[in-house]
Amino acid sequence: MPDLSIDVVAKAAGVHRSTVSRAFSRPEAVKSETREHILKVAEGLGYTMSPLAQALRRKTSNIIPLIVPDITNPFFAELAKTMTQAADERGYQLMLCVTNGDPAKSDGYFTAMQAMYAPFGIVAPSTKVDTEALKRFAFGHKVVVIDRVEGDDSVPTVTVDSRKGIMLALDHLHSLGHTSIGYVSGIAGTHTAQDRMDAYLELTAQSGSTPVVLDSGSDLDAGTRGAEHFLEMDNPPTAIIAANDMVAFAVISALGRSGLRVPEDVSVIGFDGLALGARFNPPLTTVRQPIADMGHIAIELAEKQNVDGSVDHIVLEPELLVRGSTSEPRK
Amino acid sequence: MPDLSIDVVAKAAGVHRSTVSRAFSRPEAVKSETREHILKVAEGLGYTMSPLAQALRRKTSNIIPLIVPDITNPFFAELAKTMTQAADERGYQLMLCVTNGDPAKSDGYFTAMQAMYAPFGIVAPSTKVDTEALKRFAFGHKVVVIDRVEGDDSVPTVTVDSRKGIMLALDHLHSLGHTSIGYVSGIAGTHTAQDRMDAYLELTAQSGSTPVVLDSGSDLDAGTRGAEHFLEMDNPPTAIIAANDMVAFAVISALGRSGLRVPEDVSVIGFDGLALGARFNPPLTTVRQPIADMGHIAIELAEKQNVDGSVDHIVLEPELLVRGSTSEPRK
DNA sequence: AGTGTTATTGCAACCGATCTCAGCAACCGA
DNA sequence: TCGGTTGCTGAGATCGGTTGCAATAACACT
Repeated sequence: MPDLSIDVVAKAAGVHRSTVSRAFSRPEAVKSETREHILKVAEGLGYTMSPLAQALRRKTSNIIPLIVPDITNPFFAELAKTMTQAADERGYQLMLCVTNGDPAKSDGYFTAMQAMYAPFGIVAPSTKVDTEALKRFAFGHKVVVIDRVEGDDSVPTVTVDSRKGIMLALDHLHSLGHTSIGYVSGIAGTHTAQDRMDAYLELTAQSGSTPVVLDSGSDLDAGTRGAEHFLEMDNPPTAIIAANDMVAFAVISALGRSGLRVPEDVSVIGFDGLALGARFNPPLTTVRQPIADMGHIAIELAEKQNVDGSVDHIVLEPELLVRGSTSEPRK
Repeated sequence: MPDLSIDVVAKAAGVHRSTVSRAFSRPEAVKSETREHILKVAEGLGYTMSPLAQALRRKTSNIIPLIVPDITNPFFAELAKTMTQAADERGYQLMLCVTNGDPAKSDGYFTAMQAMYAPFGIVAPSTKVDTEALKRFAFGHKVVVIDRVEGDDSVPTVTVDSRKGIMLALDHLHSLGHTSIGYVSGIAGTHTAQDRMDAYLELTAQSGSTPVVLDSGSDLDAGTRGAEHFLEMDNPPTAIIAANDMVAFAVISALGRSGLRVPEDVSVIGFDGLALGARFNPPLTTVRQPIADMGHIAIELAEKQNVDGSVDHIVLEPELLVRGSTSEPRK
């Protein structure tokens, strides 16, 4: 197929390059008949504009990076899924960047995206975000973070209300009759993870019970260790809150290997609301984060910041999702 | 920060644009002292070349698309993960494209990637690949498919030996003492899915038993339906082979909801070897696909085709991963 | 010394768009 | 009828590189 450039379309339509350009990217600046003619000709030739050339000249592209630590983690996968959709609803191309938790790689992606003239980026961190580091990059001021950040209001964020979520979990368990409720912390070392734990500690204390933190690690084995710890206790809690669904899976799996059944022997509740949870054994009761909303909102925030410079911090409401991993305490 | 272009570096180093260009992209064409000097100056300025401008002129970029139907499916997530790594080991930028099974979107990605001058692409399909459709695109001849294709040897492929995998599963189950073994088919409508089923049918018949296909759908609910079907049987099999891990999860979950336990009441074996399986309840016995290898090989095949035009079809060996979801048949 | 390589570097066109500026025609009011 | 707008289109520079070709210098050989 012959190389299709704006010039061949221009020639075919009998107008100048610049008119073709305008016909596409600034329709109101071209007489409507001319424009329609051009569009028809272009259509006939099967022409589309080169995003590269466009980006080069305009110094802004339509590709936006989503930086996640681990796509293998279903939370990020679901986030990526909804964000892809949200992005191309608005004409963006989402570029998924997986750091594997390596900050150096993260930096690399940033510079790459800068070079690609990405208009902004979305970061789902695995650690507490260093806003200073963010700002070393040209579009540091054009990043929205899917987590809370500390001491710096200049970067937009989206989160769910951790405290509210933990409260939902606690209330659910209480209403089932549980009074001793343990906690296993999450995978990521984010503010969000911290907040959930803090909320657990605080709310438990408030209700007059003693908090039982079974594990406070932030790696993939937190669940397994939490379960081990649980098994060693003389007087273990009757229910466990896991800081996120993946950890809940691990907890249930480890418990299961030791012959304990959920929810008959222990109740376990997660936090995330992964679709996967519905197909777990047993189906996981959990606190749902509105992941789809987070994706859309992240993009909206970025766009909003781009136009009026406003920096928002959106906190979404979690929701209880009762499935099969919680029940009344044994006996 | 001042706009960094090749010209400012050139000026700073006291040489011509073209020399700077060569210093970076064709080092042997520049006297080594000159080159070192230029590199030093560039370094000092914090200069990096614009991939956009490069791609535009060279008509080839370093971004390569990986097209998957659903990133939420851990198989594709793991594939994406290893491919990201494989890609940037070789200096490529992986661009993850999620189609949600929509062929139109898939087409869109192709044209976009073409416009970005991607040197080749990788497709992990969710249906039998239509090689004709692939070829409508400029780099249709530069695509490697992670599945078998039919009647067209002109596109490189990577797969694992389905028959061998099913054999592994069957042998494992036989050696445990199972004689009646059911099958629930997979999520995707790929050749691979078909091959697994065919292998099951054939090998079961060969061993003198009657195949029991519990469900042959290719959607997410195959597992659930398979389990229902199982529960309705008068004389159900003592073990179930699931066409992939996700289905196995669903089967076990559905069985569990009806009070059946795995592996005590039924053995279930999956196919994929997802990391997630190790944290399932019970940990899933499965046939492992060497996903990491597949990623690397896919890229190698593409590169190889790019240089010498060769088209290979690699078939990898699966491997049995015995965990906790299989045991001797009850009684 | 004269001539034929070979190694380096500069020149300038080019990739495919965008965008400012200028030109031109039609239209308006006085 | 004439200066002033307004609407539309063409020219040409520009974005940040690459690359074929020409120019120059250095070196080898007869």
